[in-house]
Amino acid sequence: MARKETITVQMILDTAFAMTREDGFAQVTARKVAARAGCSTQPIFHVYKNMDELWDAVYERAAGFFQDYYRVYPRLGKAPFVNLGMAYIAFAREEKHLFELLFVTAGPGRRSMYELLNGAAGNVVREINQARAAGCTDPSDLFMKMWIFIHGAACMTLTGDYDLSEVQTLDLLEKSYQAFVSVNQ
Amino acid sequence: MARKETITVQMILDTAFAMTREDGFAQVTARKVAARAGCSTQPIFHVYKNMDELWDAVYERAAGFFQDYYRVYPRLGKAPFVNLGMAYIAFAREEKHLFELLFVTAGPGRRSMYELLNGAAGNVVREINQARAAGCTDPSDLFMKMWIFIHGAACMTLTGDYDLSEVQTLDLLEKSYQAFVSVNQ
DNA sequence: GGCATGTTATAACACTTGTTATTTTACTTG
DNA sequence: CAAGTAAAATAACAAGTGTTATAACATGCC
Repeated sequence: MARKETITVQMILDTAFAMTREDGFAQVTARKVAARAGCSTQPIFHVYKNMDELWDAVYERAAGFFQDYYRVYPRLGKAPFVNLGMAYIAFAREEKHLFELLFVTAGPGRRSMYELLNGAAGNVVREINQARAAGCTDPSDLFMKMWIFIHGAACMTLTGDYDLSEVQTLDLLEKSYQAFVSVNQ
Repeated sequence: MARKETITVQMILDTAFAMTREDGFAQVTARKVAARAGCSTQPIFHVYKNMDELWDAVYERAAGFFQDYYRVYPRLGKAPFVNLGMAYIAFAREEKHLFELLFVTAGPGRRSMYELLNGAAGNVVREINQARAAGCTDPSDLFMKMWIFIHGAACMTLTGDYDLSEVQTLDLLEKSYQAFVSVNQ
C-alpha cells in the first residue's frame, strides 16, 4: 500500500525532549531536531501540525518528567514540605533547562506552579494535611512561606548564586520549617 | 567639515533601554531599535562596534537603573534586609523585563546577584552590620536565608504565582525576619 | 561656492527560522 | 512483478537576524 513509517512520533518527541534537557528549549528548532533524529524536517510536520504542537508536547513531557523525578526522589526530610523542596531544588540543579521551562519561563498556555507541583498525586495537598496533623494552625500560609523559600533557592541555582550540598540543603529546609512554624502559632 | 551627527549614543541607548523595559531584552534588534529611533540601522553600528556592545550597554544601564530604584524606594521596614527585599520585590513586579535581565537570565559576562545588590553604596554590607548591631550572632547566614526568601517571592511575581500587596509583603518580610532570627540565636 | 569628510540611508549578503511545494523513495497490494 | 500510495527528501519561500558595501547627503572650511 504505502511506504513504511520509519520516523515515529516517539522518535521525534524523544529527540526534542533530549535536546531541551541538554541544550535548552530554545534549541528545539525544526532543522536541529531533524538533524539529531537523522532525517529531514518533513517527518516532523507529517506527525505534528506545526512546531507549536511539538513544543507543547515537549512541555507536557517535561511536566511528566518532573512528576516522575519527584516520585522516586529519596525522602530524607521529616518536616512537611521539606521533601517536596529537596526534590524541587535538586531538579533545578540537575535539570536546569527543564526547570527553566517549567518554573521560570512565564509563557502563555503554561500551567501554574501549584498545578505542576501538586500533580496527579496531590503532593501539595498531602503535605498540607501532614502539617495540619502536626498541629499547624495555618498550613496553607506555612506552605506559601516554605514554597517561596524553596523556589528562591531553586532559582538561585540557575544563576549560580546558590550552591549548597544536599545535606546542607536538607538542614536549611528543616530549620526554615521550624522557623516559619515558630512564628505561625 | 562634515555632516553633523544627529543620532547620538544617548538616543540609541535610550531607545534600546526603553524597548527592554517595555518589551523585553530579546526585542532589542538592530532594525527594531532603528525603527523606533526613526533612523536606519547605520547610526547604531557607527556608534557601537556591534550589537553585543549595545546589549552590554543596555545591561549596564539596567544595573544602574536598579541602583537608583533602590535608592529612592521608601523605607517602611524596621528589620534588616526588609527594605532591600521590599524594593527588590517591587522592582520585579514593576520592571519585569529588567528584573529578568538582571536577576534571572544566567548569561555569561553578567554580574553576580550579590554584586548587583550590594552596588556602589554597599547596601548588603550595611544591612549585615545593622543585623549584627541588633544582636544577631550570624548575620551572613541570616542574610542568605532572607535573600533566598526575597528572591523566591520576586521570581514568583514574574510567573504570576506571587501577588501580594505592598502592605502584605512588608508584613511577610518582617515576620520572616523574626522567624529566621528566632532559630538563629 | 566648491569640496573634502564624516554621517546617514539604501541595499545587499549570509545566516537562521517556520513552513510548504515538489520530487523521490519504498512498501503493500493486486 | 507492476502499480499505486504513503512517507521521506529536496528545495524553495518568506520573514527575520547581524553585518557590511555602496551611495546619497549635509556641513564646515578654504
